[in-house]
Amino acid sequence: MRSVKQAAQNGLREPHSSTATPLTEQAPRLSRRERRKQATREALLTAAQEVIAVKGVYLAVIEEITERADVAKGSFYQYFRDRDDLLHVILSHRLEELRAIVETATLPRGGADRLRVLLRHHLEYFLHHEDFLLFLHQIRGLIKMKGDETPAVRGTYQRYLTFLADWLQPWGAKTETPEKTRQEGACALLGFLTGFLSHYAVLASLTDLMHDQARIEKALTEACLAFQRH
Amino acid sequence: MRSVKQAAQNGLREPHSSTATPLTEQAPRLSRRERRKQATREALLTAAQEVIAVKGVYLAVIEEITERADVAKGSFYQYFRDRDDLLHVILSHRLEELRAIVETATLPRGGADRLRVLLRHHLEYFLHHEDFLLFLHQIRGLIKMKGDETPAVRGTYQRYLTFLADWLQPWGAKTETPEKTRQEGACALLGFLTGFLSHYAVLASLTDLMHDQARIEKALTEACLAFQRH
Amino acid sequence: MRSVKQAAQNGLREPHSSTATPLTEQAPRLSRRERRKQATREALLTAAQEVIAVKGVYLAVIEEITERADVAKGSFYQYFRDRDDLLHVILSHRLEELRAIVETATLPRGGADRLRVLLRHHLEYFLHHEDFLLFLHQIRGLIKMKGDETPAVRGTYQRYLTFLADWLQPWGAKTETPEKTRQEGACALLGFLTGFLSHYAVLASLTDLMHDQARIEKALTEACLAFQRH
Amino acid sequence: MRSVKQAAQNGLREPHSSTATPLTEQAPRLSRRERRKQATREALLTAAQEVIAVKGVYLAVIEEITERADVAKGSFYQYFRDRDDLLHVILSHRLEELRAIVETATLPRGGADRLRVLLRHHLEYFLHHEDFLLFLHQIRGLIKMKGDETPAVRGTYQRYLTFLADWLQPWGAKTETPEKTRQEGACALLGFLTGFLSHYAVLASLTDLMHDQARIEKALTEACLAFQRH
DNA sequence: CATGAATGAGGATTCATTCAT
DNA sequence: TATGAATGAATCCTCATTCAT
Repeated sequence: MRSVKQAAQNGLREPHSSTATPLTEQAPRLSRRERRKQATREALLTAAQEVIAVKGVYLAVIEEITERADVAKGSFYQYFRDRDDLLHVILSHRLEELRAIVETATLPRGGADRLRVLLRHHLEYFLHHEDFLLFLHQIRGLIKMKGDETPAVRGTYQRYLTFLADWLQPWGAKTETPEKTRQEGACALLGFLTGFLSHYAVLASLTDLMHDQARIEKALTEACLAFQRH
Repeated sequence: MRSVKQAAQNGLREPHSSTATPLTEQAPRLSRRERRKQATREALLTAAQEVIAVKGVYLAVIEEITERADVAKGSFYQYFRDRDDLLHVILSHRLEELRAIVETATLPRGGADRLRVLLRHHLEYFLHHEDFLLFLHQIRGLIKMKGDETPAVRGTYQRYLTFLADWLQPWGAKTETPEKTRQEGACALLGFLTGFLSHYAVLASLTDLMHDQARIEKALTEACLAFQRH
Repeated sequence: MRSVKQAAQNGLREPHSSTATPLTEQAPRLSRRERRKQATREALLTAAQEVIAVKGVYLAVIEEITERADVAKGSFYQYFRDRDDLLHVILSHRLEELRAIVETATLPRGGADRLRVLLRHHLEYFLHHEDFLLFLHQIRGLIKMKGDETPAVRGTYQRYLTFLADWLQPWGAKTETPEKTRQEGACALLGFLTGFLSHYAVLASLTDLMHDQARIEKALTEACLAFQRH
Repeated sequence: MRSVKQAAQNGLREPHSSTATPLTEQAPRLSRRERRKQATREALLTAAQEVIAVKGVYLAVIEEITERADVAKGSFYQYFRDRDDLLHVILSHRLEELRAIVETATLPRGGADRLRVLLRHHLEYFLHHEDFLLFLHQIRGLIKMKGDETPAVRGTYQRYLTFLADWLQPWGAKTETPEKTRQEGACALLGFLTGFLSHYAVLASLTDLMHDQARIEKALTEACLAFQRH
C-alpha cells in the first residue's frame, strides 16, 4: 500500500475520508456531480452500517456493502481508503450524532444533573440503536489490538471520551475537577452503560429492557455518581 | 480389534473438547503416550491464548497457533473441532479458573461483602490477565452476532453470570432476591468492571491503574452497591 | 450509482451459471469487455472438460482447471458457484449439444426409425467424444450418491431422458405409448449404449470399435427394439 | 511409495491382499491369532462395503471404515496396501460371489438358455445388492481413468467378463463362437443390465423395479439375444 | 468517476499415511 | 500386531484490492 507520504508527493487524489465530513452539511451550492458523489457516499455509509449491524465489524464484507448500496465494488475505494478508513468515518459520524444530541440538551449547572442528562441520552440512544452498541464494542476491541495501526480511530474515540469528561465538569465549580478524575468519570459513564448492556444482552434481549428503562437509568446514574464520589 | 474396554478408555475418536478438562487434574497414572497427548493439547491451548492476546479472537489464525505450539497444522483438529470449539474450550477454562479463585475465597454472609470480594478478585484477575479482558470482550461480541451458531459459548458465558448471581445472594436473607434482580446485579458487576476497564484502556494503559487498584476497587464496588440499591 | 438499467444488463452479481448459455450464441453486439468475459468463461469450460477427461469428475482439481485456462484461481468463482455448479453447466452444455444434433436430424414417423436415428447419433457422438462417455458415467454415480444435494444435476439428466422418451414417441400413433414405457425405452437406449461401451472399454480400447461401428449400431438398435417389444 | 520390487528385496512383509482370499475358506486349522486376523480383515471388508454403499468409492474415507470396524486407523494398513488395494479385494470378493452363484446354477446346453440364466441371476443380484451396482459402476470409471495404475482391478474385471463370455458358450456347439463375439456378448449382458439400471435409477428408485422384475428380465434377455443375433 | 473482471494471498479443513509405543 | 497421535500436502473457497475500459 502506498504510504500517505508517497501519495502526497505524487499529488494523487486520495479519498479524503479521514477528514470526517460533519453531519451538519451546510453545503449551499454543489454542482450536480458533487451532489451525486455525496449521495453515493451516503449510500455506502448507510449500507455499511446495515451490514455491520448484522455481520459485525469483522465479518462485514465490502462486496456486500457495495451491493446493498447498489454501487460497483471498485467505487468503494473512491470514497474510502480501506476498511479501517470506513470504520473511522462511521465512528466519527455516529459519535458526532451523539455529541449533537447531547449539545442540544440544556446544560445544567451541577455535576450530578449533568451526569443524569448524559446518561439518559446515551441510554436512550443505545437502546434505540443497538447496532451502534455492538459497533462501539467491536471498535474498542479493535483499538485494543491494532490501536497503533489505526491511530485515527483511537483518537476519535479518545476525543469523544474527553468531550464527555469536559461536559461533566460542573459549571462555576470552585475547584476544577482534575483532568484524570474527569476522564475516569467519562470511562465510568460509558463503560458502565455499555458494559452492563453488553452483559445483559448475553442473558436476554435488550428490548426487554425498554420497559424498565427508567429504573435502569436511575440505577446506572446512581452507580456513576457513587463511582465519582470515590 | 479394539475391545470395548479400550474404546471406553480412549473415549470418543471425536475431539472431546466440549467436556472441558477440569483444571484440577488428578492425573493418577497416564501412559507416556497419554501424557504426550495432554502436553500437546496444553501447548495448543497456551499458544492459542498467546496468539489471541495479540491478534484478537477474529484475527487469530490456526496456522499461527500450531506453529507456536510447534505441532503440525493438522494436529489442531485432533483436539478441537474447529475455531469456535477452541474458543469455547478457552472460555470454559478461564471462567473455571475465575470460578475456582472465587470459590476458594471465604464466603461472607452479607451481600455487600460478597460483592466486595467478588469485585476485588475479578479486578485483580483482569488487571493481571489483560488478555482475558480482551478475550471476554470479543467473545461477547461473538455471542451477540452468532450466538445461535455457537450456543455452547453463549451457554457457558450465561452459566458464569448465573454463578455470579447466585454467589451474590446473601446468606440467610429473609426474603430471597428475585432471580431477575440477581442477574442484573451480576451484569452490573462484570459489566461495570469490564466496561470501565475497556474504556480506560482507550485512553491509557491499564497498567497505569495498578497503582490505584485499591481506589478503583472501592469506587467500582460502591458503584455496584449503588446500582443494586435501585 | 448504477442505474437499474445497467444492473439489468449485467445480470446478477452472482455467477449466473444455472442459466446455461445457449450453444447457439447470436452475440449481436458485445462490448470488448463482455467478449473478454465470455472468452474467459469459455476457456474455463474448455479447460475443465479437458481436465475432467483425464482425471475424472472426482479428481479434477479447480486449480488445475484455472491453470490450464490461464486465469487466476479466484476467477473460477466469478463464473461458477462451486465444483457442482461447474459440473452442472458442463452437463447442460453437452446434453444441449446432443439434443441439437438430434433435433437437426429429420424426424421419421415410425418408432423403430426414430430409435435407429437416435441410437446412431448417440453412438456416433460417444465414439467421438469418449470423454463425455466417462463424464456422463460419473455424473450418474454422483446423482446416485448425492442426488439430493445437487438437484439441478439430477434434474438436467432427467430432463434429457424425458426428451429422449418424447422423441421416441412415433408420430400419429393411434394409442400413445404410456409415459412409463417411454421412459424405460429411453433408459434402455442410453443405458444399453453407455453400458455396452463402458464395459467394452474395460476389455479394449473404444477406438477399436470404430471399424465395426455399423455392425454395433445395428446390434444395439435391434437390442433396443427387442427390449421395447416386451 | 516403495515399489513392490523393493519390498521384495527387503524381505518386508507386505500386506498380502493382492492375492484375493477366496470366499470359500477351507481354513482347517488356524491358530487363534490367525483367526483373529481373519476376523479383523473381514470386519474391515464389511465396514468398507457399508461405507462405500453410502459415500461411494471416492468419498469413502478410511477412518470411517476403521471406525465402523472398530479397529485402529493404522491397522487398516496391516491388511491393505492402500485404498486401491482395498477396492481390488472387494471387487474380487463380490465377483467371486457372483461367480459362485452362477456356477451353482444348472448349466443348460443352449446359448439362449444360458444367457437367460445368467441374466436372471445378475438382475436378481443387482436388485438386491444395489450397493454393488454403484460399486461396479464406479470401479469401471476408475479403470477408465487410472486403469494403468491399478492393473489388478482392471484384470479382475476383465477376467469376470471373460468368465461370462465362456459361460455363454453353448455346449457341444458345432462351430465355436469366436472369442471376440463372446466377449461382446458378455459386455452386452452386463452392460445392458447395469446401464439400464443406472439410468433407471436417475428417474426413480430401483426398488420400484422389483414389482416388474419378471418383465424387465424378459425384456433385457430378449435385448441381449437380439444383440447377439447381429 | 464508475465499473466489475481479474488477481492471488490467505485461511479452514480434510485425509492418506507413517511411526513410535 | 495393534494403536492412534502426528504429519503436511492437498484442496476448496473467500475477499480486499487493483486496473483496464
